[in-house]
Amino acid sequence: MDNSATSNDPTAGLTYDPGAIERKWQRLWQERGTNSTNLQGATRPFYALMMFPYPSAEGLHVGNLFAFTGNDIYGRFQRLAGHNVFEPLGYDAFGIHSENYALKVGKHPMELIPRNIANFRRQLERAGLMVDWRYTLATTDPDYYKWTQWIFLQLLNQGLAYRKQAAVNWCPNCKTVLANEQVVGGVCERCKTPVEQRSLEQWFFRISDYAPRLLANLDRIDWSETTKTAQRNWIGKSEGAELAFPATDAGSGSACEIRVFTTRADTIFGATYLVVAPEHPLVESFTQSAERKKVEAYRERTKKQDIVTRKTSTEKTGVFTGSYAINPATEKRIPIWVADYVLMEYGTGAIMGVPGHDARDFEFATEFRLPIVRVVCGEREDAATPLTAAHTDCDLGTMVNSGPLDGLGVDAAKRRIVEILAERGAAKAVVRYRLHDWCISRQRYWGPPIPIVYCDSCGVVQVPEKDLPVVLPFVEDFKPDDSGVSPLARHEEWYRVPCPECGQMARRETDVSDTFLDSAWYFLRYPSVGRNDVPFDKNLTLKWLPVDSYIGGNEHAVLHLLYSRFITMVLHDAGHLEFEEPYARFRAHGHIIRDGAKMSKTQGNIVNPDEYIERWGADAFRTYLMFLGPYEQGGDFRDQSISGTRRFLDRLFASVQAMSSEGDPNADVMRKLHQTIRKVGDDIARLSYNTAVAAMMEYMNVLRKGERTPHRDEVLPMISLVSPFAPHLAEELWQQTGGAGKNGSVFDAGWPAFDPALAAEDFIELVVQVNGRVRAKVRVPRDIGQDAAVDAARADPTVARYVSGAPTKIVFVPGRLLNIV
RNA sequence: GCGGAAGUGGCGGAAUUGGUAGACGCGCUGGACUUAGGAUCCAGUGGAGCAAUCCGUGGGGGUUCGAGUCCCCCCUUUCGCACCA
Repeated sequence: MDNSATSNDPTAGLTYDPGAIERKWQRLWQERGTNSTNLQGATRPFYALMMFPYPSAEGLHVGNLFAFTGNDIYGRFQRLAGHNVFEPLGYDAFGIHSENYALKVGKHPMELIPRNIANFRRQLERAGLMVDWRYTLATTDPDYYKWTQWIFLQLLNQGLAYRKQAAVNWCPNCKTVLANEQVVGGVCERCKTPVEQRSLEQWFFRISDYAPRLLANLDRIDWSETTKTAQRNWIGKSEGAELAFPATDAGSGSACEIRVFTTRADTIFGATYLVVAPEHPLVESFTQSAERKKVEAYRERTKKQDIVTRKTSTEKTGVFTGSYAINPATEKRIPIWVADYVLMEYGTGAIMGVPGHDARDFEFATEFRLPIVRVVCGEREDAATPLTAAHTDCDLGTMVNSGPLDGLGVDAAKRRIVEILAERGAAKAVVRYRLHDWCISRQRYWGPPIPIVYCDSCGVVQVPEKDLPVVLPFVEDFKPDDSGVSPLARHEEWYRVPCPECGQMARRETDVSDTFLDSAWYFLRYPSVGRNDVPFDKNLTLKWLPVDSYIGGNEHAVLHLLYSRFITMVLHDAGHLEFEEPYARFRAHGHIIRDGAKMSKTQGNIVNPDEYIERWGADAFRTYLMFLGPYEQGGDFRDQSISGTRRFLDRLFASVQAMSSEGDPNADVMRKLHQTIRKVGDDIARLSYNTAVAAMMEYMNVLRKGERTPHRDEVLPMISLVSPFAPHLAEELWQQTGGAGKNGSVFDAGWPAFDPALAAEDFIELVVQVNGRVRAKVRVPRDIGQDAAVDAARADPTVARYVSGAPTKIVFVPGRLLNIV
């Protein structure tokens, strides 16, 4: 027990006891159902969603609380503005985090997860969130993942799920396949082990089919620009052309062609060689027998080379196949090389080498002494200007050494060459996307089993909807091994089942699905939690979705947000949803650092919300989190600074205790009050919480100025203004002051009315500049005209000193500023 | 390398459209109350100067009556992506 509270605690002697008030209101909210939303009866529904947390064993992180508080403030504000706000919260409890942690501590995830969830729930309730806990969910609940499996079947039925033997990323430490997204810089995102390649049979979703729509829709949704940019880059549209280079098969001698993809078709006259990826299926056909050994050795080497070296090394390696192709533009013979700087996964797995105008090709050509030709000139260059590096800038480029293209600009040349070659069937304009299909198979235990059965007679058979969920069995040995299959594959008693179609003994799919599939549809589930006959109720979905406001971390800017958009589109196309974009508005919150450094366990600077709430109260802590920096940028958490927000709440508390209803409110104070009502509302609406708090503090300073007793009318609206930030204290003060009867909540009382007439200033401080420098401020009527303003300014002694004779120019900004030149 | 964001007092940060730079808070200084205060309250607080005034938003140019804000060049930090043709 910490007994320093009486002697050392700087909060000792402050005027209100947050512990008692917060416990009281958390109890009353529960008893009165204050935070319960009437989903059926709502007339002005507003869905305020935050990304659900992964319930870690360490408990709630202050970063979670920062994020959730921001959403809560927005939700509470919308409620005060008259909406029926639904603010649900659940848990993203499946996945590799939980499983790895369970392995580490030697406990079973089925035992750990409920415990972690209970701890999260306790912490979240202490934070005073307006969450309707009747509609919580956990992705690990069979009632939930039943429908995750159902979604898999929807994709399968629409031909959007398929199996493919594919080279996948394999983490030798986690002993599992990783999605491309989980490979960061060639190493496993989680354990930093270099990733290897393995070939396994996997389930994929055809998200790449949706690339054009996923991209196009971004233009019409209200999301943070940064997030949209990240998605655009990830989808990676590039418009270019596919060009065919005639060649000869080295073995049979028959004619064939190599197709390359390029975004710079204009530079084809500068293509002095071709390169194909080592994995390219045509490599063998082009390799002359004299070169066969060398080429094979090179292919073997790159296959073995781990992905890190291959992706990070900029050194150019490669071998000549001994064969030549014909450049369709120059009709010259150019050599065909094999090199690992060309990737099989992108484009056609083959490129034309244009060393004059591509940095990588320049390096390669320099290394292997291949000819370098200039075909584009900048402003002060001509066809003969030597190239010391690749000239890649094409903005002001003019074509040279390019036959029919000479003199054209780069863009015109791109179109023209495709037209010319297309006549011979050697070119077509194409659009490529970087986005590749989504591999959802995981050779792991802690996830929803993929609802598929493999039957010797019937093949791949889906588990009928009536048999869902395929329940994840409790198994003791859930540790993955390097067999390339899930731990479930060790449990014959589970995977041996009769085929749903023919009844013969068959085998279940033993892989589970990706956690991102769990989180790709959870927002659809919340309003329908408790319904076991449908994934989501038609009418409730119509009423509540799409999500009105979604808030979350930008680390999910690409994957989660893209996957949930995709799943929503698929369900829309299948007729299950009316809309195709899940989140009408999305804003990314920032992240919190501490004392200028990243919070981490090893540094021991992690903020445990429990301790801070204990010491300062949830209200002061919430307010501080929102005050420490711009919500969308995050900020720096400093222990010392919390006292400021606590003092602010104490002063409000004290003012309410001291206020009087005698006499009239002060007009200046009331003017400031109405300005504050407007500013706080505007600021909350644009998530500028730090300035909203600052505005309230400023008002409190005005209110308390001088030795006067504040008037009731000056104080009461502050209770509502502060309520989204400090909900417990607001309720307490609301009750104390008799707001809306005995059982009313401040959150049902509406946002204080803003009166523009009361907020308007009659007089303003006009800034007077002379030659652009501020020389004086004069107090003048708000709507003063230019001539009167000049007179007033010249009456000022300082201004008079600087202005001699007639001004050459007067700049007058009404209501703000006067500049005499 | 490419793409995004950002550089403002001792510190966290304000300045919504080119119009008083430093709101608000922390810290610090002085004072009041006090047996005491790391509580509370009051006052002050960008730098230089007795002052008038001058200098100040990473650095250097520019546009403008006026630039933290717009344009050009450079430096630094940070976060994504990374041989994507």
